[in-house]
Formats: sequence, C-alpha cells, structure tokens
Amino acid sequence: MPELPDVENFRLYFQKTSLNQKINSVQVKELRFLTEIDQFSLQRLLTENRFSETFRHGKNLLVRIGTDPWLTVHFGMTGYIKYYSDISQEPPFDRLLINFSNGNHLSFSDQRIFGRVGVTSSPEQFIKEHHLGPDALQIDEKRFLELFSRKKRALKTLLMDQTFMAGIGNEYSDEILFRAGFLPGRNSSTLDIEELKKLFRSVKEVIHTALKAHAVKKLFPDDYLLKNRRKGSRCFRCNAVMQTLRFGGRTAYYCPGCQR
DNA sequence: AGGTAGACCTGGACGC
DNA sequence: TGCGTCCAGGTCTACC
Repeated sequence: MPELPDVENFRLYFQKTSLNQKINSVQVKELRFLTEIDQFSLQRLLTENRFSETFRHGKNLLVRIGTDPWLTVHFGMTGYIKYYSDISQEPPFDRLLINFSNGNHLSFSDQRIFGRVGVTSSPEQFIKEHHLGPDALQIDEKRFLELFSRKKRALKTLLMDQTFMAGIGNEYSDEILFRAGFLPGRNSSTLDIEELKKLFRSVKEVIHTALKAHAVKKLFPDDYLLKNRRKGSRCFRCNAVMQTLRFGGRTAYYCPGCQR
C-alpha cells in the first residue's frame, strides 16, 4: 500500500521522468479518479503546459503545473505511476494518461480506484484543507513529543491518524510498534518520556529503512515484520505466533511476546 | 473527544 | 468448475 516511503519513491520517479516536458494531451479514463476538478478543466489546465516541481506531504504527491496551481495525487491502496514510451508498456488499470510532446507517456494506474487526482492552489492550502498533521519524515523529536503528550488514544490509531501526523498507514504502523516493543492497543497516555522517545526513534528508523529499500519489501532487512506479515506466521525473535486485532476496520499484526 | 461502522472499489482466496 | 462470501486497505461521512 502506498504509504510515505512509497509516495516519496513515486515523487523521485516523477522528478526524474516527467518534469519540464510539454504536455500534448490528457486522457481521463476513469471519471471517479478525479476530485475537485472535472476532466475538461483538467485538460485545459495541463495541455500545452509543463510540470515544474514536485512536493510530498504524508501520502500525497503534489506536482506544480507551470507557475500556478498544483496537481495533487493520492495513491489510495493500489495506485502507482508509470512513465513509458511504447504503448505496449501501458499498465493495466490506467485511470489518467498524460501524453508528452516527446512521445512519452505518464500513466496514473489504480486498480481499486481509491486514489484521487485533484488540484490545489498551493501545498500549504492543500495541507490546511485536508487538516494534515506534520509529515512523518520531517517531524522532529520535540514536535513529536509535544503532539503525543496531548493525546489519550491507542498508539496504532494515533500513528495512522493523518490529521495527527501524516504518512503512516496500516503496515508501517505495525512495523513501528513491533520495533519499539509496544502493543498496538496500548494507550498513548501510559508511555513515559523515554518510551515516547523510543517510539519516535522507531518511526524514523522504519521510514528511513523503507526509503533505503525503495519501499520494495524484498529489500527490507530480514528482521522486519513487514516481510512476514500474514496469518499464522511466527515472530522471528521469540517464535510466538503473531496475533491480530482489529482497529477501526484495520488489521493490526503484533507479537504477544515482544510487545508490551 | 474518541470510537465505530458503512460506503467507496476490485480481485484474490477460500469454502462448498 | 463455479459460485458466493470474505478480506484487504485509505479516507470520508454519519452517528453514538
């Protein structure tokens, strides 16, 4: 699922492939994929224009269109972008296609259509409108401790709340809690300052490890829960059978032996 | 304020 | 083989 590290990867990919090229045409293949803008306005906005810079906040990719508004992209759970030259390389589930004047194409693919493409006047405006908390890659320890000390909620819920801190989803929140040694349902108010710092370090460690692995699971270290996150698997540390719990419709995986 | 459930989506897994 | 059902997940809305 595209969480912060995946989206950062998409941003770098976009940056490398799709900046500063004239856009010839835009094909909207799935109307439900658009939000806050209709297909004709989007086409008018993009055609003959160029993407000029990229930005990411949490799980959202923003791309500036020339000198004015920004295109916003959320990847839902199955979304990704692909840049290619030959039409035979067009990915399945292509929802939005951008054709550049150099003959290359950029596809926004999303099997389950949970992703959305929209437009905003500025990144600041977008963050405000969506009530997003600070980005999990950017946040420093001081701000993290400030935020946590004001809350009384399950750690898992808090980590995934985008209005609290942006970028962490179901899978990475499990990893963060596993590595920090805290149960997903543990109330944030029961953590002392040293435990909060431990949680903060785990957030950073997991994100940086994921970025280094380009968010490709196979490339994660072998002691990562993500590589083994399925029913009936055993903890590689204590060999206990991993347990699951439901949190607001999400499944949390945790080790009953290693997490307190 | 915090929690929960349903809606939105599709396809893979699984049971019969 | 084939059909029905469940599950996966991010986010928004509605409601307790």
